[in-house]
Amino acid sequence: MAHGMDPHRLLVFREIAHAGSIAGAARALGWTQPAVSQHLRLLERRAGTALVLRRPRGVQLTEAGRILLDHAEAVATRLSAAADDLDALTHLREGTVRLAAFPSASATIVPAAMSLLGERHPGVDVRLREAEPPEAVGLLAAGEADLAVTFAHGGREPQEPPGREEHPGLVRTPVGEDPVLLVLPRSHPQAGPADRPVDLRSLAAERWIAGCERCTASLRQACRNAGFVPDVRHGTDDYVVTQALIARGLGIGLLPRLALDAFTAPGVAVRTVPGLPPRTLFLVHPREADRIPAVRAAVQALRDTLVSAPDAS
Amino acid sequence: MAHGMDPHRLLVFREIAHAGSIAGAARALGWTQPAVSQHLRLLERRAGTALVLRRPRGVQLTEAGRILLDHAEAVATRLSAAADDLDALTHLREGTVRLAAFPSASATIVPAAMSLLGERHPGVDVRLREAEPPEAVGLLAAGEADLAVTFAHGGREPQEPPGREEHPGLVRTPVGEDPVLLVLPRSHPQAGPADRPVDLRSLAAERWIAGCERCTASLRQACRNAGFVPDVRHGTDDYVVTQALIARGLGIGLLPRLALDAFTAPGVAVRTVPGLPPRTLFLVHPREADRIPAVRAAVQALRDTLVSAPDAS
DNA sequence: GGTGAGACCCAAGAAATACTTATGGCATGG
DNA sequence: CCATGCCATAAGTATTTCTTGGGTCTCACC
Repeated sequence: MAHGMDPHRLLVFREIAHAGSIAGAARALGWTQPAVSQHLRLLERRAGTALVLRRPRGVQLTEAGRILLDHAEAVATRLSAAADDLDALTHLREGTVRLAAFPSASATIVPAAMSLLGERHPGVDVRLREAEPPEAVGLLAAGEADLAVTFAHGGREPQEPPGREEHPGLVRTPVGEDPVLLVLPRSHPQAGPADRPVDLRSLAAERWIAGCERCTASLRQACRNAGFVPDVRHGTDDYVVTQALIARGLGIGLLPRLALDAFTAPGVAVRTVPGLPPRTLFLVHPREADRIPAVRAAVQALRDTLVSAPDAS
Repeated sequence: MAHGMDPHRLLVFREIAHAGSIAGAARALGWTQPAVSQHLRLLERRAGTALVLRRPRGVQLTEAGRILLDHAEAVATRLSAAADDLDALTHLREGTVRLAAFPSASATIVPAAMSLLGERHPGVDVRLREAEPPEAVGLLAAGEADLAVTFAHGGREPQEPPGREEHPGLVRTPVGEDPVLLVLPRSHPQAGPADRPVDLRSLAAERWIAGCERCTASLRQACRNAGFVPDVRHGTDDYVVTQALIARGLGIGLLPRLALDAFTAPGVAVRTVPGLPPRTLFLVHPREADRIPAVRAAVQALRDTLVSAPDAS
């Protein structure tokens, strides 16, 4: 009862109606005449009524045929529209990418990449949602984002046994490194010439301002390697807040270059620290998402932006 | 490009979207899982983009998938509507019959049959068009009528060689006979008792009023058989006009019983004439029109009306 | 932490459908 | 009156479609 109508036959019937004859429809389809004739016969048998009257010069639609043709046209229109829509998506005339990125990337490389993508494919729409890496991965897992820009400190997750992904089905590819820099008050005694590296061991007695959970872990690890335990006094994810505290002499801290590219407070000095491992930048997306043209294009734009950026390794 | 989208696959995709998984769609369709999987694979290959993301618990639609689902729903709705419409036509809840009939039938048996059909199938709509037999057949041949009620004088066409139909593709089935009666002025000397037949030979000296071309031919033939040539003074197709002339004594004439059933003028007398051949009533329709349920029902209603009518042979 | 269940894929064979070839009827038109 | 065009049927072939029988991966449950 419900959609027992064979849509393929319906389209063949439409050809018959357009051509005005069975033989004409066969020519239009590149088939032989009996092929079309059989389709019509089966369609009429299922319909329970004649759809056409066989006339000497071709066929003439019955009332049932006229009604069926109406539906056939609607179906053909929809199929055509579906093909057009898919074509627009695959050729990037349309498409939406829901992108999740952490704040310092959202303020630097992401806008640059979005701009690049917009030049290449004006129809593709990127919707950015700011999220720290764990939340971003959660959005991907929940299907609420298509692509995420994340980072991790150290070349590899320290606590994760390799082979066991935190979220299965997601692929994470490194796309660059973001050096971690020392941020001091401008008046700090160690704030010598800008191009002079600072030894971490000389900062064992400082008060520290820590960032997010994983950044703090990275800081503690670096200090352990340098032979001391940092005196962490304040904690904030926000690199503007961090620098405000530092500028007032309330401590010193480590910030990645992306954060400093986004914003550097006038009252702070930035120095390199030899041996301090950079954080790695990743693109994360569901395993099959690179089969989505818009996502693939967004990935490419992000990679191209990172390659041309000075901080890419 | 245009409707390269396989509608069958589109419906399978719709099942996947509804079930939320490929295996679920397979269960809903009564298929195995790989069957559905292959449909999806081919659909995605043609689309050029992923339509779903394979997740552990099933699949999730991509943007392209959501758009395609929208079209799939529209197609499914149309197919269902098409099936419903055809079902209504085959079960005579709907339908239209364009009926052509000559005037005296249109005034008698046709309204009765339409009434009967209306009782049996209230949804079926009959559109009557009054037409003399030759015109009615022309309407059928032109596809402007579905069914015609016609008549012919004599058991067979006198001038037609048998086997050569006047309009190929039309079938003509006799459904009854309509006696031809003598109509006289009430004051006419031959207007004796109503049940007394009148011999045609006694009317050789009368003035005659003839009807249509074929009716006139029939009159001349009958008179020839009776041994005289009628003195035809007036001619009209209209049985009301004919009777008005007769009532005023301007002549006498022959009229079929259906015409007199429709209307008998007060000033005329009606008598039987032995040996006068009746006219035959026919139903005519395109050869395959009996495969149209509404036409078949209309034919049946007309036959049933004629069987129950007193003048049916 | 194995282990079973559920969801997916691939490859190859079986079943069903779709199309072609071959032939004949019927109506039209030079 | 024969040639042409349109349609139907029947049987054979070919292609599509579905199943069978492998395998991987993740999750949930002992």
